[in-house]
Amino acid sequence: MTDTPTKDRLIMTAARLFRQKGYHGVGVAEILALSKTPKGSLYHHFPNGKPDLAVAAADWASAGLLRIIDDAFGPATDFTDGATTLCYKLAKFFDISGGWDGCPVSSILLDGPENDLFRDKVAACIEDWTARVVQHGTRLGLTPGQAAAQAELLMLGIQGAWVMARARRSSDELRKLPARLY
Amino acid sequence: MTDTPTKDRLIMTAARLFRQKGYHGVGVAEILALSKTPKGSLYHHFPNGKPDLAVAAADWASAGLLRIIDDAFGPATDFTDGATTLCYKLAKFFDISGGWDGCPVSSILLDGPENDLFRDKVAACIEDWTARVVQHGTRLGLTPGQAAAQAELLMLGIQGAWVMARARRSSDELRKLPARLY
DNA sequence: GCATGACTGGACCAATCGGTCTAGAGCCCC
DNA sequence: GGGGCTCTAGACCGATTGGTCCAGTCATGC
Repeated sequence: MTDTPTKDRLIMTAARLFRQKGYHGVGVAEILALSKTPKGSLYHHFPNGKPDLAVAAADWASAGLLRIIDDAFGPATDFTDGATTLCYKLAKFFDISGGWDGCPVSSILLDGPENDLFRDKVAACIEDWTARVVQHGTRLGLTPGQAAAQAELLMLGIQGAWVMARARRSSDELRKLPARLY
Repeated sequence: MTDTPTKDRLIMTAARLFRQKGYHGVGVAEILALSKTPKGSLYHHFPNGKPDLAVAAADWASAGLLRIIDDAFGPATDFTDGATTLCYKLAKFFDISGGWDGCPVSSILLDGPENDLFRDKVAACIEDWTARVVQHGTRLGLTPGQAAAQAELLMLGIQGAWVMARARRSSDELRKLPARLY
């Protein structure tokens, strides 16, 4: 991480901290200290400061989640198989990030300022994920209607299970999701 | 509200604001201004200040949710009927609180300080709700095993739908939940 | 070698944060 | 009517907040 470009280092550190404590729970100073970055660099790369950085962090995290979706559904034999793998991968992701951190996007953006930019972005990210799952669904033989319904249910279930996992501090909530849904 | 006792006024105002912007997103000054309460009163009723008030607000909100659960399942003819009514009631609750605010407990406590008291309390509240739903389930003819599974699924679904409702800024996410689950 | 850009380093700022403290208002009981 | 309590009212505090600003560093082009 020490040789990571400054901008990326800021984004990754910010994403981690925001997921742990929410947008308002993290001070700029803390991000700077943890990423060993001086203040000047932050406001060079993100002229609008904290909000800019938060959006960038959410974007980066959202892209990561899209990759996880692809990894889970890529080798899947049917939709349920892919969905199950996805839940297990997310459970592992939850564990390695400390067994507490929230869903990147909802943690960063739902807790953010009362700003339309933030609120629109949450919706956009969720739409991206859903669309990707729909895509995999149709590829795996579902009709467009079935795929849409299944994708909605899965995204909803994951968000719910993620909240439960935080509350109970156990990634098993995510692992148990497929059994509950299917 | 003007004739409400000071302590209750503080709790209700705090609950509303915390649901909107999360624990760290709300300053003590804002709660005081909106509830027209001087600082001294806050630290008289809640010697530990903001954290104390947040826990009291979460408790109060949690009790309110228990009442909503009872209202929904009380006159229900079977479990699915009760669950559907509950979702509709929550959708209305979501709308009248401005179409943005989160689930009281997860908004207040999941975003709170990295404090075991806060984290344990989220879990306790969710356990309370689940237990109450289980109780209604068995009363409506489900076996204990069925009731537990159905209650878990319903709580998970509600949390998920609530996140989706915030992201899409539409209470319909909550209303559509029963159709998705059953 | 020198000029020009991107980037770093950190001093500095006003505003806000949560919290403390004390003076006194209002009420009840003796 | 006075002693003692709960509660209100708000001035005040040090710490931290996000943000600005500029001098200095460095690599790259000429």
